Amino acid sequence: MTEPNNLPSNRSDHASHDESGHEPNGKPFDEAANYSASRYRTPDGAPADIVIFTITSRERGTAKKSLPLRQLEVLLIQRKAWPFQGQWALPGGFSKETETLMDSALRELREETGVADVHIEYYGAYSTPGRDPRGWMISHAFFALVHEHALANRRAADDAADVRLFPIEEALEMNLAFDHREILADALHQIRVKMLTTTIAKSFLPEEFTIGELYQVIEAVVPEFEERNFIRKITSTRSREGIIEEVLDSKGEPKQSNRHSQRAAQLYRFTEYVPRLSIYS
Amino acid sequence: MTEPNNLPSNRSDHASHDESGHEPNGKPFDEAANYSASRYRTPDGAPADIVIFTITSRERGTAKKSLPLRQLEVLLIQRKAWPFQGQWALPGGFSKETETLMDSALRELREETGVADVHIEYYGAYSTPGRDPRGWMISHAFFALVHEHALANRRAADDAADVRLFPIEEALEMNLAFDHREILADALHQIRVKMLTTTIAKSFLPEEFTIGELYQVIEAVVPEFEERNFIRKITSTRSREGIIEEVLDSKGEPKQSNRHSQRAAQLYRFTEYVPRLSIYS
DNA sequence: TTAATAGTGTCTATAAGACAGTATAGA
DNA sequence: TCTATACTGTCTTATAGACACTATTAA
Repeated sequence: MTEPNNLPSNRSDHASHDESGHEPNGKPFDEAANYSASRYRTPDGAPADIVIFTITSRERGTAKKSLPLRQLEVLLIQRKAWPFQGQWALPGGFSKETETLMDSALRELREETGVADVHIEYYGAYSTPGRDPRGWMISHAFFALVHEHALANRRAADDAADVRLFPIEEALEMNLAFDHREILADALHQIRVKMLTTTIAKSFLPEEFTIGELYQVIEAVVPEFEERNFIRKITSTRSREGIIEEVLDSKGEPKQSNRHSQRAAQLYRFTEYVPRLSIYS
Repeated sequence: MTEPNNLPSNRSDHASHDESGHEPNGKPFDEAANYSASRYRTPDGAPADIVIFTITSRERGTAKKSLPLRQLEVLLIQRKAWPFQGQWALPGGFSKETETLMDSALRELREETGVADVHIEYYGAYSTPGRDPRGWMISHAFFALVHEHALANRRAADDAADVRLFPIEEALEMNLAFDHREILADALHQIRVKMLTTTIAKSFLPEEFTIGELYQVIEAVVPEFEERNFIRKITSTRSREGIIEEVLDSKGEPKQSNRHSQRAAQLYRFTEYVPRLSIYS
């Protein structure tokens, strides 16, 4: 809550967005011509940074079929230019006057991964003075959830040294450019909360998935998650009824998969329903 | 997801925050001197707008003691100057280079209400091109939760016509300046979700409160809230244990209040504990 | 004595939590 | 036949949800 206020170039406290009732000299502006934003110091850009999460699967080399190891990873790029040249950073880019921040985030995501139709969400602004050596930059943070295979194509096409996936714990220990470590930590906190309170798990799963796969995805994002009777809770408690539903085949029979096990498992899909949570009920 | 890209003044797709791996001519910038943000169009300001919520209490004029009527209200200011002169708007102001967005929101809140120590939270950025006639303005939205008495002092001191509280439904039907109607609607959605999933109710309550008061505050924000056995759920279920606790007097006896009723009610206070919610457990 | 709020008793249905047991089928 | 996953049975305790009932006390 510090409030340094000693630079000559700053806009006064009162000549603001809301001049009404505060204009010190009592002289209202009557028309657009009288308004000049350029009298004041203005930002030097509006960057959008994206934390692109994915969950990678690695088959365990056991004799029998088994569940893959799943790991939460984040896409980082290695900077070629000043500032922070050579350091790893979140992908990002400057927003344009003619687009919304979401537009610019989507553009950046497409450039970085080639995908467009993914879960992407705005979650914060970073404005600490001096955070960017290039000037006054308020950065807008997004996170995106992308399927592993969507990134696999792209990684092969890129210069390998410049764009890479890192396990989340590893990324958090790196010396990232700007305040990207903080932005990344906040993104992780966001998806951990949302993984448990919304149905974003579907962004990491195929359309049709088994209960075991769903459980693994939750675990990959929230390591402390443990629910012994998971299958029963998610499939047969009234309060959660309708979050997921059984998939049936063309004959109306329950559709199953044995991709991870000898015994075939029922396939499910998410519905549109998202339950409302409350600490009071 | 439109992406207009035909203005000459725009920064190119690739000369970005993350130039690495994308610089078309392959020529890296080596030092700060080579970098010039002013080559590109930059924002004309970074305003912060604050949705200041309060809950007003009005005594019902019954013969016996009774619960007050509580209503969720929002503070609006009437603009004196272009643009949107004379229209009602959210209080707000331009952020300075030397402060964070939170600093500028707190400064604005203090100017508007005289209070500083309140719950205030960032919840979004508004960037639709053309949303502000003064130029390229990405607005940062905060909401604040303030006690009624904190605003009462201030309202008396202000020019009465310029600053006022409006019931939330009424405010949503007004022709507000800029895109403030959308910003307000989003704020309302935010506090409705947070009222049920966090302990922000405490921002509208005295330190020590009765179950009836808590219930009323929740109702004022979330009209559809109904919980017949509320007292039992909040005081004697294991999973919610520790959200609130009984207040004891100096002798260690339960402390009670009869401010709203003949029969005295037990006083409670919030603890630090906030339960973690999950759709899967 | 009554109105208005605060709280308890009690019943049924549902859910949580623990953990042992059965089911399946490819290697 | 073994192994890894996918379930189901069963028991105890906790919670949800409904609703009738008692408690308190200033007006």
